[in-house]
Amino acid sequence: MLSNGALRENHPIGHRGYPGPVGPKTLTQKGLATRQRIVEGAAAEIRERGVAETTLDHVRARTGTSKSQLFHYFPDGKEQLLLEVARHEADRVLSDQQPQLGDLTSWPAWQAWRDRVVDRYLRQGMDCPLSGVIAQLGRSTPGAQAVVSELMRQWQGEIAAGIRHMQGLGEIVPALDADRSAAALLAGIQGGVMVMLATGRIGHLEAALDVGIEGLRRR
Amino acid sequence: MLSNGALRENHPIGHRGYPGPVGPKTLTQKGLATRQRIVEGAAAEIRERGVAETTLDHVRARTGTSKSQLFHYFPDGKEQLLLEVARHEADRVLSDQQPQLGDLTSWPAWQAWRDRVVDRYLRQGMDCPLSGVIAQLGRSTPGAQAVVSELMRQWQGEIAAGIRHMQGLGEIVPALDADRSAAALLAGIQGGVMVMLATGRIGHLEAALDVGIEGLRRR
DNA sequence: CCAAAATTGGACCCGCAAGTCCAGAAATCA
DNA sequence: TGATTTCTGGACTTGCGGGTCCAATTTTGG
Repeated sequence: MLSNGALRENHPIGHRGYPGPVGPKTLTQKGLATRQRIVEGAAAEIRERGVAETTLDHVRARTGTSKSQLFHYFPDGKEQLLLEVARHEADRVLSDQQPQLGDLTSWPAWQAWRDRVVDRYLRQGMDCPLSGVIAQLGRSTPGAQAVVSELMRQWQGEIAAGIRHMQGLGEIVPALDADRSAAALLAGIQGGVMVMLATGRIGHLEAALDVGIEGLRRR
Repeated sequence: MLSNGALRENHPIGHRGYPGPVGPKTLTQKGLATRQRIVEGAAAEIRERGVAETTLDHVRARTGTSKSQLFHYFPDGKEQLLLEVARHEADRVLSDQQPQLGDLTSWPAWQAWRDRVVDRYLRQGMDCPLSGVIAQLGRSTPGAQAVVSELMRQWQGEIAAGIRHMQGLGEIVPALDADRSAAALLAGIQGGVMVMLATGRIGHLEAALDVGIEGLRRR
């Protein structure tokens, strides 16, 4: 996903076309690696101890860097770093569901995806780095909002594509509104995860997925 | 809900049987009022400017109190106050849905409840004091977890009761698992709210409610 | 190999917000 | 009323964490 062969290209650093102020104009090989290390280290640190408890000093210690490097690569400071971490984690959310999410072409495939999602969040346990980070820098921040909106858009799009495919196979009635059903299912997943984070129980996530998929199946 | 007639009873202050360290053993009339004022002021302040940006000094200013009073009523400091605010907000979540939530006895009633929920969160806008507070003091905190668990339990219970009532009327097939369906619907609502908080769009909440209720209705 | 630019280290600053303290005012109760 | 407890005000301390600075060092490109 990363590893863009040619180095020292004069490209702004924010990947995937996100705009925004992002520091030095060019980066050497070493600089790029350091920057990457900082983002991943920060993400890991946040996953372990939570956003609120993670300080720049923790990140510095874990990544073996210094304050000046942090601000060299992220001139806007903590906020910018957190935003970068949010993007990093948002990428993970979707890629962790592949290839199942991109292949909703039969009922067993849907089940496999459902299991994958449940497993992912079971494994992740009681911490959601993304939601934590987003909450921290405020939902109203345009950057944070953009990251979440884009994630939701893609996620919902993949589910809707799966629904349409099943409609093509005649397994789901054509009258059903794929986008609306996908939105509802996605909401169920989000809520299931949220309840799990807050209470430690995964039952709601399973219920949301199972009931949601059953709802599609019925015709 | 409050206003417990007899004053100066030797009861611990935490209402509704929540345990935990809660400060002075007894409170006079005035003290009780001040304490109440602090919690409500803190809740309001948090609703307006967010948890992360709310300091004890803001609370102090808004409630016309002093630092010493804050620590007099909440010896464990900010954490204790936040927990109290969380309880306060959790109460509001359910009471704001009444009487509709407690009267899911016909399809129009379900629709009225659905509208009430959508309206409540539209009105509330892009801030969720409860989720903010919970995120702040960490989901793992036993106190926070207890508050959310209890809220979810009650909420789901009311929905499930509504489903059972409709089953009694023959409007929903008896085979349907009321608790599981209620869990799924609740998850959808939670996720819909979450998406709204993050993206500003209410479509997911509406979709979750509508699709969820339609799923009950079909038989 | 040299100049320029990128990278690194870490000491330092500063403001803020949580929490402490104690003395004085007000309420309670005998 | 007077003794006792609760309540209130606000000045003070303290630690922490984000952010700045600059000089040293490495890397890059010619």
